[in-house]
Amino acid sequence: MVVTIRDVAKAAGVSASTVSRALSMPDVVEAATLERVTKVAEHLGYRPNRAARGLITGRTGNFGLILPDLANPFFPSVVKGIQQAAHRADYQVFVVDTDEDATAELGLVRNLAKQVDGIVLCSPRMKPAELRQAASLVPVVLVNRREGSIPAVAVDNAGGMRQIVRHLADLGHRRIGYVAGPRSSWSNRGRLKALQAECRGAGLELVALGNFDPTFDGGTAAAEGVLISGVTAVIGYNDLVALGVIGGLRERGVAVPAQISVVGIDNIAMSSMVDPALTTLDLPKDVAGRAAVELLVQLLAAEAPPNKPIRELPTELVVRKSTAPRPRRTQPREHRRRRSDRDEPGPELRHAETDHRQRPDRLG
Amino acid sequence: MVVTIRDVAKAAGVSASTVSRALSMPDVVEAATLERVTKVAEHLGYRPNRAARGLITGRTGNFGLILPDLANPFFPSVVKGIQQAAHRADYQVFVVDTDEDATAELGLVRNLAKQVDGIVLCSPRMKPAELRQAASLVPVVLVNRREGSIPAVAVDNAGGMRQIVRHLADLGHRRIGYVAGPRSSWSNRGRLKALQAECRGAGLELVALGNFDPTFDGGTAAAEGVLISGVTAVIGYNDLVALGVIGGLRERGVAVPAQISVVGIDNIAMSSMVDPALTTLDLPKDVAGRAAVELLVQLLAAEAPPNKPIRELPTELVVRKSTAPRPRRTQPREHRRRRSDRDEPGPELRHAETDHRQRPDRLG
DNA sequence: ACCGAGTCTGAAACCGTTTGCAGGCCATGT
DNA sequence: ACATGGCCTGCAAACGGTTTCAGACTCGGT
Repeated sequence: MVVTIRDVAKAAGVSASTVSRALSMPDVVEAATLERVTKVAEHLGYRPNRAARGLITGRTGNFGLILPDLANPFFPSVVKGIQQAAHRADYQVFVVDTDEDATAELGLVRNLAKQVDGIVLCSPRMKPAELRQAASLVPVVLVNRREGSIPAVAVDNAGGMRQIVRHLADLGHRRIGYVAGPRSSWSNRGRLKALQAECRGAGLELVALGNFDPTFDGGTAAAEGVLISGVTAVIGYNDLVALGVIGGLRERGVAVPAQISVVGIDNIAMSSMVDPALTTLDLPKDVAGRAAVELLVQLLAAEAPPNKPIRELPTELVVRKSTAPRPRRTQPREHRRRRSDRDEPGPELRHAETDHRQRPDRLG
Repeated sequence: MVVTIRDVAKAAGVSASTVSRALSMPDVVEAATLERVTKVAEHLGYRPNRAARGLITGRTGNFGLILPDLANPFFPSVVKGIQQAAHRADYQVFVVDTDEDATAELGLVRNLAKQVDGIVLCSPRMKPAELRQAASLVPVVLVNRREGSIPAVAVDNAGGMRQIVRHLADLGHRRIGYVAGPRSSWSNRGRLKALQAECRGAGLELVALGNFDPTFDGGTAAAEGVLISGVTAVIGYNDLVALGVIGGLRERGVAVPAQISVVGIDNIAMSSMVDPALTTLDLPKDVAGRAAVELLVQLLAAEAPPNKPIRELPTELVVRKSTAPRPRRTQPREHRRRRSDRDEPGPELRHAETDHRQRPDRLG
């Protein structure tokens, strides 16, 4: 039925060991034998059984990829990057979508651990202790997250937030909002912190709104709060919520960017397709994916772990149509900035009480 | 290091075979032994090595999933459906994104064949002969495609197209366009054919435009042709091109749906987020994914293949804001229907020459 | 002619699991 | 008391590769 190494051996008149060597250590067999064996193997269409090989070598040739939600348009790009690099290194990749269920993720890691040589873990919500436990089970590379010395590829949040704040400051905005994502999300915390720092540095006032689901509907739900807060520009936790904010503002008759500027983070494909096209921070999604598996293969190849198992990727602001100079004319009455705000001391942070929780809404 | 069946056996004071039987054929071992073994196995955290098991049973416990482009928002939903059903049946799934390279797909099937028990194949472009060859290598279920007696789950194109043209006919449209997708796409051919039939039946005139890439940019590129063709409603090959058409029309100052109605196919998440929200044909994407793996496990369980290995899924038109009654007022001069057209006999088909080919544009 | 080193190859053990077969044990029927 | 048969269980052989080890052979140096 299926052709095994022994079939090839028989057909080539050699032993199975020789076939094995010919295929995986070509320089150790005689040239003539090598030629004959490879030819026969080719002709018979022989493909080594990876499971059998894995049994003895202890390597499966598989990677695992765990991510919270494939329907979030951020992820397909990183999956593609991962696949690309994995196939180049002759690995197959198991992908498992956890449906945002962070509590199940450790179990999934455990399940996968035996079947893979390493795992790329995108888990914004898993607890640090679980992360460490996962990493002790099997080689792990974190994406968009850092935890101790676990290898990771993350994005330069500070740099990205700086670009956004500079852009908005250049447009004359003095008081800006941040529609926060899930409280438990590592990226959300990082972005908020970086924004606070940058705004302080640039003399801008930051209003944090939320937390909201990292979805379009989350953004829609945030629109009211954005209006109330009296900001002239708002940053979404990601593109989806930024787009949701735009949608919510539109429903309320507020023009973007004429009255309020909106900027996103991620640069998902959709952002360039909508009207107005979204100004957003481009994260190198596919590069992150590639970098993650490259780290993983390095880890597996080296006996000692690389000295710097953390890669930080640069971001780039792409300016489109959803940001504009701060409106000079007075805004509609009910949205006008209140005088009392103006009198509060210096650049500072306020936190709106809105904590609009809603059940995660699958996007599709 | 890692706990094997022998470790469990030793700890439980039985042989490896007994452990194996206790775990996979519980009714054949004595109750007391069963209890002891399972307890020990649990305590030691034993997990059978699936590769080793697969070596002897011939089953890997893995499925493969081959699809053309994860960045196409149609696919993540079917992937999620597939995963759900696969995990329920205790399968892991390898997913491989072919980057729209139909020529490489057969090779990928060959690669995967040994490592999986079956493959879910989403390949709109693969040639029928290759499809058959793939199916001869390994159990295969086709998604959104049919070929001979290869098991498949597809969508009821005819029914779907009927719903769309009924909707448009009800709105008073008499002459509608279809922005065709890739010529080599099976779905595209099916949709075109179904549309032709339905239009003939309903006394509508159909203008086929294209072919275009199945992307937003493809749709944008089609907008000019849509205008020239003088239709009052247009159907996109999928949501992405429909949205692109809307974008292209907007650039040209044409209002949707006031001047031209647009309908998509797929009902991707984005369609409900844009303005105007897209009227579109909902395809049960996750259901299709689930159905595909259910078919696959049936196929593997049964010694004889099921008598009806083809499932056809119903669609549902979701009416949003991109369709409206045919405008009563005369359209701008250059877009007005020409008199000569009107005199041609009966409902009929015309094919615009536009064949705007462009390199596939990754969406992310 | 002999020895040693070096090169290539084959036999066999091994990876972790399942499974056919046979044997031990007990209860039952004669 | 002995044969019969049904439960359980263990031994050992697979599954398809890789790798250790030792042997065969070649070749150059003495």
